[in-house]
Amino acid sequence: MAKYKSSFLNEAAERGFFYQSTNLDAMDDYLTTKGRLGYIGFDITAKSLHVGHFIPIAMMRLFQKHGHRPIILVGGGTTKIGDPSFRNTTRPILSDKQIAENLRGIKQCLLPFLHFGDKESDAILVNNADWLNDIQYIPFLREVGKYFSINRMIGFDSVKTKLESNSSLSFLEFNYMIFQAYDFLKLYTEKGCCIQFGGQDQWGNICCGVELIKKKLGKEVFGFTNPLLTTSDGKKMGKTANGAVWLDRTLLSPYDFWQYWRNVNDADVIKLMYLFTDLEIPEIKKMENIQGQEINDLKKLLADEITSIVHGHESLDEIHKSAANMFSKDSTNLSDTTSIPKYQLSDFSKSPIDILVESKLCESRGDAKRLLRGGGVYADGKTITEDYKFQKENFVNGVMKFSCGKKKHILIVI
RNA sequence: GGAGGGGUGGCCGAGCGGUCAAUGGCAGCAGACUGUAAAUCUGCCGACGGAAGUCUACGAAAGUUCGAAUCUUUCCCCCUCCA
Repeated sequence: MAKYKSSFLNEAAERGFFYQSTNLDAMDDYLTTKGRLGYIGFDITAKSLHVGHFIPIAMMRLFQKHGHRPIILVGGGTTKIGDPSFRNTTRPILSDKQIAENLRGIKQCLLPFLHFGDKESDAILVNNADWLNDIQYIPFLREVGKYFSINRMIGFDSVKTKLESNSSLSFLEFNYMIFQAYDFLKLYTEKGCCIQFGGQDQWGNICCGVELIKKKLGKEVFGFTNPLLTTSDGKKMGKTANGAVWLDRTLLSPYDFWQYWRNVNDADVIKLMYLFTDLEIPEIKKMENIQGQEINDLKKLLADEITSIVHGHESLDEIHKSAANMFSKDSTNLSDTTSIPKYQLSDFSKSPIDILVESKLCESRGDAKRLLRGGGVYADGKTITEDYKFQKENFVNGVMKFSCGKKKHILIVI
C-alpha cells in the first residue's frame, strides 16, 4: 500500500532514506511529475568520495531512477575557505589546480552511480565557485544578507551545539549556511531546482535556503534529509583496516572494498541492502528473518551488489577468487591472484620485520616487532616470530601468502 | 578594553619540580572464542635500536634549576563574565 503519491518518495521512505523534510505533502505532489530537479552539495577536500557520501549518492541515484534530474553541486567556493572549526588541523588551502583535480576525481566516483548528460533525467555537475568566487560583499549583504535573522540562525541545532560546546564559532563559519542558502537560490533561479537533499546534519542549512527563496521570491521549494549512516552500535561507518572506504580504486582496491561490506555487522546487513543495492524491496524483505551463520551469505551478496555498482560486475570474479585463496589453506592457486598486493623478495636474508615495513603493512620496525610478538604475523598461514627465515622451499609456485592479522595480506613473490 | 579560567599523545581527560614517553577512558591494532560478524576476555598502542639506551614530544619562545608537562617572563590561541 503506497503511502505517497510519488514513486520516488515511496521507495526512498521504504528503503530508509527519509529522515525529515519540509512540506512533505506539497513535495510529494511536486514529485509526481517526472523530470524534477533536486540537488545535493559536497565539499571537495579530497580527490575521492568515501562511504560517508554514500547515502546521499545512493539517494540521488534513486532520484534519477524515478525519472528526476539530480544536480551534484561541488563546493569549489566553500572548499577554498576551508572549514575553520578544526583549528588544530591547519587544513591546507587548496589551490585552484588541486580543486580542479579533486573535481575530476569526484566526478569519476559519481559516474558509476549517476548518468550525466543533457537529457531530461541526466545528472549535472555544478560548482559553486562559479558564483561564490566573485561575490561582492556589500551587494551580497544587501541582496541576501538582509533576509537572515541572527536570532533565528542561532536557534538552529547545528549552531546551538557549537555555541554550547567549548569551541568558538567564527563569523566565517557562521556564513556557511548563508552561502549554502545562496547556492540553493542560484540553482532555483538559474535551473529551476526546487529540492535540496542532504544529511540530517544539513537540516538547518537546507531550511535556510528554503526560507531565503520564500522570503526573496515568495516561492516554495523543498528540503529533504536522510539519516546519518551509522552502524547498529551507533558508530560512524566507513573504516577499514587500511583507512577510509574510498570509492576510488587507486585509494582502495576493489578487493578491499568488497571485504569492507563482507565484514559489516550482522545487524546492519538488511539496512545496507535497502540503502545501497539495486535489489528490489520484496526480495530484501524475504531476507529479513535470516539469522546466525547464514547471514554470512547475505554479506557476500551485499558485497557483490555494492561492489558491482561501484567497480563493475566484471571485477567480482577476481575478488571471489582472491578471497577464496586468501582464506583457504591451499596455496596452489595463489600465483594467479591479482587483487592482493605483491612484494618482490630479492634477498632471502630479509627478516619478516624488513618485509612488514617495506611492504607498508606496518608503519615502523617497532610496530612490526610488536605485531610479531603478539602472534599477529603469518607466513603461509602459520604464525611466525621475529627470527623467521624465508626459504625457497616454502614458496609454492614462487609465491607465499604473508599476512598481518587475518585481514591484511600481501603475496611475496620470488 | 577589563576580570577570571584554560591550551597535555587520533579524541576526551588526569598530572602541577625528579620515580613522566606522561594515570584513566574512547578509538585503533593483535591474540583467544566464533561465522572473514558482534559481544566478551588478554596483550599492544611516539620514533630509532637486538638490547642497554638514545632522540622527539604536554600551545610558541626565552629563562630559573643539577633536573620542568609541572615554576617565571613574553607571545599566540580558546572559553566565561563585564564594557
